[in-house]
Amino acid sequence: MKGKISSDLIRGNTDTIVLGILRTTDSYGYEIYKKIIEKSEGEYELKEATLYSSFRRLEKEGCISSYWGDETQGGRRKYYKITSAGETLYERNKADWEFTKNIINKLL
Amino acid sequence: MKGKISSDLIRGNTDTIVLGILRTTDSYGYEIYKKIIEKSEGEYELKEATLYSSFRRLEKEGCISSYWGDETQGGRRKYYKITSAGETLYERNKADWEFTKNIINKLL
DNA sequence: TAATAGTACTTTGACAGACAAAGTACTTTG
DNA sequence: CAAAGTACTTTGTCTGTCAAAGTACTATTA
Repeated sequence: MKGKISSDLIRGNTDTIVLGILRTTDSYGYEIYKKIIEKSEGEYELKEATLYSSFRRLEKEGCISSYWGDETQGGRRKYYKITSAGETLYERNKADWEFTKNIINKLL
Repeated sequence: MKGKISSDLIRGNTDTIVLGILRTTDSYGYEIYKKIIEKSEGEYELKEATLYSSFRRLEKEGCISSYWGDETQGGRRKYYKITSAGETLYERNKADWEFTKNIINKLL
């Protein structure tokens, strides 16, 4: 994490990043947390508090749903699953990002 | 302004956009406001309140300086001028943006 | 076996940037 | 003369991010 990733530059992409991971497979908080570090090749760490507030937001909006895993031993895990509304939001957010990225490039 | 530019996606770029304009020539609030709309081809409007808080921030940090124009007639104009600290900040911010952009692309 | 590190989830409170809304004051145009 | 445009500024609100703290269990290792 030598990087210079400011929260302000990545802001607004959090939900989309989370949805992007859940699009592949159901997953739980800590795993998603790790996966983001891995996918960014160690350059970006989405803080747990931020991640959980993203979960709350997305669930309230009906973009993800959750269920407890059936771990017989080991710590309990809360799994999240993307809904069809979540898929739609992902597509729209990604398109918005591409659009905005181009505008910013024009402006800098 | 049909666009889908969310404030959260552009957040963190405001100061850099302003500095980018001042890098070419000294300018004043309302002109910069117009120029941003123009440069984005009508797709993005940086609100005046946001622009002025950017000015305040940048001036406090020594990245821009200001002086009143000598308009003999017409409304008074406060001109802003980029400093060498501002040039440096611009370069760094732009590099940070390029870097972050790549990470986000990996994550979406 | 006791301590430590790791897994896993959650809440609280603070901060900063963006902006809506409102206001002041002057000028140009219809 | 009214309305629209130019130009600057303040106040208060909202939202996303995150630091810090806490709970609880498991695996490692000294």
